[in-house]
Amino acid sequence: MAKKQKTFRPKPRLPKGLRDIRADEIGAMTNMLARLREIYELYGFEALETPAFEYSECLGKFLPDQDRPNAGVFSFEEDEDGEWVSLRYDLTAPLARFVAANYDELPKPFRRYQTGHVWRNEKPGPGRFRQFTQFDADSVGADSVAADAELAMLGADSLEHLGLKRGDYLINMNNRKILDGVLESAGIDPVAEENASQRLTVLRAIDKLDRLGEEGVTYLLGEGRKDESGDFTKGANLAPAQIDKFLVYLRAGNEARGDVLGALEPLVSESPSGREGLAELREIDDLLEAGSFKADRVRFDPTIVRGLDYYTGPVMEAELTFETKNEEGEMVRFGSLGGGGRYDGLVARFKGQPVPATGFSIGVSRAYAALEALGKLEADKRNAPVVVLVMDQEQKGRYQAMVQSLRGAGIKSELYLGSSGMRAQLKYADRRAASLVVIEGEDEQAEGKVTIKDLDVGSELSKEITDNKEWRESRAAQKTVGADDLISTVKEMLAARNTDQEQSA
RNA sequence: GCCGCCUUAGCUCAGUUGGUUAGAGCGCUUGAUUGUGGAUCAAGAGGUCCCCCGUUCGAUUCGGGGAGGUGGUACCA
Repeated sequence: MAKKQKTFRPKPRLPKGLRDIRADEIGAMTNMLARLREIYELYGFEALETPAFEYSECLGKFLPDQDRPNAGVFSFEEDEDGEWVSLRYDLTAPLARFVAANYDELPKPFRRYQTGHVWRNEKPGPGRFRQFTQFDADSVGADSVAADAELAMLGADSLEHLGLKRGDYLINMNNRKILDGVLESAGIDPVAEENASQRLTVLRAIDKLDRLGEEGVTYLLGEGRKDESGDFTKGANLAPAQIDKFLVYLRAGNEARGDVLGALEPLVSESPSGREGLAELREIDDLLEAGSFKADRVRFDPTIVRGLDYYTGPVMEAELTFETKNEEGEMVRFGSLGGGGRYDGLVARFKGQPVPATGFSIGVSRAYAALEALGKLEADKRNAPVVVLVMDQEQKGRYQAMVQSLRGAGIKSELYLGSSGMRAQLKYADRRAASLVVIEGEDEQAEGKVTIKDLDVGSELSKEITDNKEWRESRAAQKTVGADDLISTVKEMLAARNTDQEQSA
């Protein structure tokens, strides 16, 4: 008995956390990137591109675990020389390398923007992928916090230029030095190696106020906390008096910037670094006021904690202020749309001398998801193609010539390239979301005419018709004109569609 | 990473108390309605019931392991 031959058929699947992106999203994404580019250039940043991967050692000491280059980042060893290279996990590390390599010839401060894919080898989640797009602006070589203030303004302007309304988003700022200050005044050394882990635990607890509330944070500052899944998170084991200090800090609020500064002052003023951080935020506040960026756009929020090994001064995070629901009606949290801060130590890795730098990054993929949820990404039908039907397969040349003349007139158009009948061709055009269909069958040809049908209008009309005969005979939403008028009629009908589109938009 | 839940047709999901031909709705393909995408009617295609190992005469169903997804948590440059 013959055995069934087993042919290996790979499943057409993607590695987890990766996805294909289709035309509508590419279109929307292209628009978003163009808008961001406008703002970044308006602010005077210059463009830069760097490669997708670099030597692992250049990307850095900020790998989570230096012994295993594959943790967190995608890395591979080059055959010929055994050197490790890694896909970039952000655009800042490559910038630091670029600046260090070209330091002497760059204008300082060096202000550049950059966009591209970055990759992270970690657990994907909803709206969180292993390949995604960032859009960054950074000032390298500027030690004044004016650079940080500028990035906050750029962040706010960028989000609005993408279509978010004022009030839909906030840029929340804090300062690493203030966090150090409050640690110090609670009796925790902000620098000493031996309590590094306790320090991290405390700061991470502060970061979680928005999710866990004061109660959860209190547990995390004390003995620890057990979550709903039964998992236990170790706490910082602080004394009650210390915990109280942090609770007061958390209540410093985030409404008016001046009030926040006022509330923080008594908490951190005993600490030199706290005083410094406060002074920096005060200066940033002045600059924001001077630029008319009020607290409805940029706030101070003492609970913002970011990149603890990384950021050295002001830090900021862009967040959405509203909640949305997914298809199943569940509440969705979008996390932050972007963030940044001052990283005075990054370039120093290469140079040995400190080079102050600060940056801001927008997570474009996540911003896209947010705009989509907000319904700000209605499909743009103005770009839909005209499809020329092939009514007689023997005369393809005639139809090709029509397509050619449409294209010559700058009209996006295509010849139906399949071999099916008219019905299937219209179905194809429908699914392509075509705008118009050009029909030249026997009848038209005999009279030297062409028929042009508007698919959107047709589908509107079909809703009111239940009788097939009527539907077919009404020849809904189409015009028959002299063949010479093809181009002008198509242009007219497209123009009519476009004004409809604009009115409804 | 840790804890829970899920995985059957392209999609959403039934179902098999372990038994021979595994179903529905929608979608898809083709056809009918003399050259019109909707509606209707007819026919058809499409499944290693996530994968591997085990128990069993027999596993899509039971057990173990794994993968993927999902929710929470941790981490997040």
